[in-house]
Amino acid sequence: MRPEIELLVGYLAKTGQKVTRQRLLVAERFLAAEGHLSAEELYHVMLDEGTKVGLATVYRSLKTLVAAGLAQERRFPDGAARYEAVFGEPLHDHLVCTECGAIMEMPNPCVDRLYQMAQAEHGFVATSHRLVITGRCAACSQR
Amino acid sequence: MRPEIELLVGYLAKTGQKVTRQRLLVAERFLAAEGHLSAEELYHVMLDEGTKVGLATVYRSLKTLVAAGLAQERRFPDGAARYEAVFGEPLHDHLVCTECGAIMEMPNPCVDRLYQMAQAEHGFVATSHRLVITGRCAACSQR
DNA sequence: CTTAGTGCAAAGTATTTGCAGTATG
DNA sequence: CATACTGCAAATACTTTGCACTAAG
Repeated sequence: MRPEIELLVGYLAKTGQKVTRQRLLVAERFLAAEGHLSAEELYHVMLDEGTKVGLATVYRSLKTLVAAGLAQERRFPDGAARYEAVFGEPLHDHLVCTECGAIMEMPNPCVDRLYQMAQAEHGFVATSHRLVITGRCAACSQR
Repeated sequence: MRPEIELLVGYLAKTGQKVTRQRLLVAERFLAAEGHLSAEELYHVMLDEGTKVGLATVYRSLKTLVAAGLAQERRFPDGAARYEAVFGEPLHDHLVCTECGAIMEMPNPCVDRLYQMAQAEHGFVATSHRLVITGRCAACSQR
């Protein structure tokens, strides 16, 4: 079993929530994908694979994963919220191409410094962040 | 007249669009606000002030402002798109409090370095970015 | 006058919620 | 068995679109 699932089960127990088949299925499939999935996309992936779940349950389960600290909600300029696995992932940011919509990842070496600035200048206790850099990817910038 | 309005008029002329009363009104009011306004909020502000515009026109005009390079669309975790004036604004990032929803601004000293990394590592030509740091503001973190 | 822009209301998306039935602790 | 969870459909929030009318060039 994925170690993340154990964390999820622990979180559910701790908060008095139930370990249901659907929550586990959504978590499994979500963690296996490792991409930037929207709720709707994950829902369709699961349907296509023959897993019977309701769309509302996918939404609810993803929110649970966020609450458990296993996923982060991210919003790209195109509208829908996308979710990304957090566990064991190094912090990274996103490059989004305005031409073709491609999404790339890039590590961010400045995070610590920014968190310190937020604390020093605003008394703000940062817990996470999200950085999107928009522009044109290698392929599109050559056209 | 605000210099931004001149830029807008120039952009409209260049692209064969018309300089309408509504576009000017929306632009004026938007630029005067200088905040992180959603379309709906701007619409209500204008109504309250007795300016007669349609909600759809506010949406359309804001998109025009983005196209003209005077505004940027930003998405915070709470759902609605918010717009921010670009002209003359130094680049800055946002601190969003997960407790009370407060939004603060903070300059970012690392931007150049990140843009260079994107170019060097992915051949990505960055044109803008958006960084949101979430956490708890000074007031909320003390409770 | 010709064409683009406006306002309204209807149609789309993305997401949440109410409720009756179902499964977990 | 008591209660939280699910699935569905209806509701909501945000944004876009079709269309007849108005106004800019």
